[in-house]
Amino acid sequence: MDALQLFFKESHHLSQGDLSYLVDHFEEVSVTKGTVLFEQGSMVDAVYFVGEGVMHRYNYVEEGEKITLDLHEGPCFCTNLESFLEGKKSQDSCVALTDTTLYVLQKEKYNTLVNTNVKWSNFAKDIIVENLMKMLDQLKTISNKSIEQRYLDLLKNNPLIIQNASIAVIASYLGTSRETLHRIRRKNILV
Amino acid sequence: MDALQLFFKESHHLSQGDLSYLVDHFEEVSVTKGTVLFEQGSMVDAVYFVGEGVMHRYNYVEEGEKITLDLHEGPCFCTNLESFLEGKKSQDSCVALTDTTLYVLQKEKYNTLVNTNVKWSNFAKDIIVENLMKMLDQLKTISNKSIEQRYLDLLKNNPLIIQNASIAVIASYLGTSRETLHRIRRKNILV
DNA sequence: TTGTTAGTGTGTCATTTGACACATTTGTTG
DNA sequence: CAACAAATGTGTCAAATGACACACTAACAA
Repeated sequence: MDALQLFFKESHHLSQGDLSYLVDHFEEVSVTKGTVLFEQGSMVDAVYFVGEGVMHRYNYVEEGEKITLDLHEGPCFCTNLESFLEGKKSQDSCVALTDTTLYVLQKEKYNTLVNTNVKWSNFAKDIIVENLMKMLDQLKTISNKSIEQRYLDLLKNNPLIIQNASIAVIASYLGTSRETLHRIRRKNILV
Repeated sequence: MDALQLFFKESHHLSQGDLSYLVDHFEEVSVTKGTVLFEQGSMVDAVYFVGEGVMHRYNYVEEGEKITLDLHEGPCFCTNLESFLEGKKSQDSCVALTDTTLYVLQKEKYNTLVNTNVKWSNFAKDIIVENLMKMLDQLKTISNKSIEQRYLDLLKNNPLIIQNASIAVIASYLGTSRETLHRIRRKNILV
């Protein structure tokens, strides 16, 4: 539970008692590369905290064609909020691109947590707002930055993603073709 | 306060008493086209509910160049959450593209509202989550759909935006140039 | 080891796009 | 109304991109 405790300790101000209480609601699970966390069309009844590793969120549009929606590099939360919070079927799938340790918060445990005490309800709200801010940032990045700049940012900030996701997946994540991403890489090897 | 009451009535289950109590925290303001709601670099200390009209969120990058971040067509909420919730300086500006009626919730009123009662705290959370879902959807749309398809969607679903935003603004919103959007329009006039 | 497969590197070419220049239209103001 | 400014329509052209084809490499299984 170290990675999880560390994350909460650094990002939120919790007493040791609160921290232990919170972490007790999570279950530690080791998964291997290729493990499916959830699948398009089914319910997502847990929130996953990714310790050190990369998760791949994608969406099938037509036969065979996958579109990458997101690449999560731990430490971070990963779930489908639409499904988890609102009980809808997930519109995308999530697969581990690396062996990694997950800390899983099942929906029942989440509910008892947020319903017993206003403190935890507000805590959940904070986590959700953090998520929202991250998404805002992502939206802004997509509008403002070129694909090349975004690739260079990944290279600098997300080594695990660069190492573990294929060029095709990264290209799809950046919204371009495999070939164009390759051109960008070739050009920047010299730099 | 009709538009505001109607919105809450249709989207949330509130008693008439709760509804009145909630709406009492808002202040009705009529603004004309061109009115600035908030500006890049300053604090946003209110949440705006847009009755019937269009708001333009944009960002200056370099001299003169504006990038459109969002176009809000009422009825909807409009604010900079990063600034409003976390007290940071706004990184973008917001201007009315139409004469319209706004329902303004000042931050002090918001705070008293969410602090007095868990009910309103959870209500605020719901509104924020709704916002988050909208953003998720936007992210997904940008990844999955072509600029042409997104323009046609606007044409179908957001007549006020089409009528009141210039081609340049809409092009910027869609992430393309004025000329390319023009080509798309020319092509689709025949359809 | 060999064979198979997935991933990656590379060239070609048609298409799309952005940038620029300028004409036309619309709207506003005196 | 006239004059001006702003927004929109249009053509040209260089650059970027996606699609396709195929070679090369690495990883893995038989």
